[in-house]
Amino acid sequence: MTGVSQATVSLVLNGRHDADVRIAPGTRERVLQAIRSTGYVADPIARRLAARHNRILGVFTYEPVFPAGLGDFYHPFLVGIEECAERVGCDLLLLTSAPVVDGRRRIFHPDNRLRLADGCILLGRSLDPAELARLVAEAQPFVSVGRRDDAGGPVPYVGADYPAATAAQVRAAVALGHRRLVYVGQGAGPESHADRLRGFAAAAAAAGVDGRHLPIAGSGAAEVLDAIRADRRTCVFVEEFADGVAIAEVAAARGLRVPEDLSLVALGDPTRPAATDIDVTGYRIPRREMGWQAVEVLAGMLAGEDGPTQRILACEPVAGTTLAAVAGA
Amino acid sequence: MTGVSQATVSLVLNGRHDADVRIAPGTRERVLQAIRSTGYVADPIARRLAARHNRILGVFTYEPVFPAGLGDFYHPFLVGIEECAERVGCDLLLLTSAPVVDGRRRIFHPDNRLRLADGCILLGRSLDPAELARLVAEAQPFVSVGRRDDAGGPVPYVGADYPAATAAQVRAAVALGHRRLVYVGQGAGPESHADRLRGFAAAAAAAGVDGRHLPIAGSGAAEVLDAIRADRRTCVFVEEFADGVAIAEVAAARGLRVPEDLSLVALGDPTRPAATDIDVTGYRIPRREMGWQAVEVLAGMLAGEDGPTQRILACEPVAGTTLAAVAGA
DNA sequence: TCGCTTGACTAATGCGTATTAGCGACACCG
DNA sequence: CGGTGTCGCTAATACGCATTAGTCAAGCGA
Repeated sequence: MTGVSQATVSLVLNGRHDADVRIAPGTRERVLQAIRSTGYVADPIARRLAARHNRILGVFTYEPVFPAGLGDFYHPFLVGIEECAERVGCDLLLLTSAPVVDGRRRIFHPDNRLRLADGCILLGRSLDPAELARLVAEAQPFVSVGRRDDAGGPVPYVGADYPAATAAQVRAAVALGHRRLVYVGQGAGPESHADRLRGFAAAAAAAGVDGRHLPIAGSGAAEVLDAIRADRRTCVFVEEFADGVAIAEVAAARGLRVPEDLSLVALGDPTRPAATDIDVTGYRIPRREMGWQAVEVLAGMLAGEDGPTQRILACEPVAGTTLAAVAGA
Repeated sequence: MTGVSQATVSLVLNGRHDADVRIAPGTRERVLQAIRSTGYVADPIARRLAARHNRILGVFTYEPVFPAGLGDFYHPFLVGIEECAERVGCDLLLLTSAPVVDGRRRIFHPDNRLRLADGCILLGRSLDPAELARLVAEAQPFVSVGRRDDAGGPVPYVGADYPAATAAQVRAAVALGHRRLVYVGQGAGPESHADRLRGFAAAAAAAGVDGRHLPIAGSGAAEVLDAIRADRRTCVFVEEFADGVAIAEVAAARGLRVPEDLSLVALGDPTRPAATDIDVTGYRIPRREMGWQAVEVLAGMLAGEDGPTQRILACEPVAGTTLAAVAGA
């Protein structure tokens, strides 16, 4: 149309004004005019092929991104991720096509599409260590939302400070006279669980009180409550919000008052839907902020900046109404 | 590694078994072995450049996809979209990088990235007709979630049957003795609003009752209630759930009982957060199903199938407790 | 022995862009 | 008037794959 070469169009299109790229103002204007009148836009695909990046960030989750049953646990993460992606001018690619093997999605499979994106955000309670190791080994740019143990190398992440947040709750309970505490939950498996238990145990030890761990694999709330009462525990720290609610309900059914007869602390937000009117004491995971910062870290990595790639964010305490001075105090 | 050409690898990789493409079983196996051991995956970008498609579906919304303030109105759509995308083996590209001009995102702008995807799902109460027209004109494959008026040609969509659902509510009210109805809301602007009003007006006319339209631009719930009462309307149909709740609250404050003194019907789910204990009568928009089917239609279009590209889904009535027989009956 | 066929591949090309070396024209300087 | 820059632009190439025409060798019939 304008009689110039494709190269010139490319230069004009990208607004190149470098010292070694000179376009006569008149020519530039003619090209821009042609672009405007035709509504031409460069093919992003070809662009990516040539430029080696495309301002797309992948989002991989082992579970569906928009969970029907999972409550809305992931939603706040995504809000943060989207906000930051918008800010840094990137689009988000939800890797929904990853095939499900053995009940979970796989990152690596014959038709792996991770590389569609410049980098990738990993979301999920537990990430497969083998896949994580491979990502690290292949030097794929990625950031995990949630702390991860090393996997053949340090894993970039933005995590929540479960140990500190849990420890703070333990100290609060101790300050209220509790001496026999119990941690109800796995305390293992996902890093977030182990972190909670670690914070619990450390704080209990530091305060010189009795902190026991009660794994609850397969047991119902009633049995758990039995064990707690038999052991004369006065304050329960539940790894999982919903378990706490279930215990509180069983307790209520037995005529036990919370927190007068039994204190309850939830170590984080519900990951399973838990309908309740109880204002449970505990802390809030800074999910939105984690999502936001994960994108920030990833964007930094992609920009070639080399700063720290691991961040730990503080959790916000929730006063609630389920922690009170111990009965006998 | 295997001493074969790039072309052969490509053929093996794509599992081509056509009549005019023959690979010796031994060779095929060697290549597959090499692919497996190196973990090689084809670059999706290059693939797209060559093959002209990439199994990516774009999702464009004028508002942020993960709304913080918007309640979770869009969430169910996305659940459906994701589920179907997973099923058809496509990834989802959230077009978050679209720049905001005049308070809303733009589809078309100098760095348009729509074409990154094979096709695109459009989400949002109202889509800019000009942009819609351009999409149609350029023959971009896309499907709108929500019915759209023609824009220089028919617009592919999966919409909700607001006219029928609204009409059914009107008939229910008439059956309960209501003769003076009122439609509170814009009744214009987005197609979904116009559809509701149309269904309302048609059903009222068909039943031979008095159905008035009360636009509420800028007026508060109190003024609206004043107008309704002054006009001796017995049943209010609100376009917007939240408005209905607000009206009910003002009514309660004045000692009016719902539904004894005033019946209330909400024409769809809340698009603005509306905290209430009231079980409002009305209907539910099949949001998840709409999202699902939109992807289904889009996938069909991309596959070259030519079936109908416009679908209307029924809304599910919600009995609720705010519609009762008219007072004087 | 010479086509002819068939099987098994490869060379070459295109996709649409970004990038860079370099070329012709012109001005300026000594 | 030759040499040296500077401007403004283009030719050529790379990016990594899919596709297709075509090549080469082996087998086979006459």
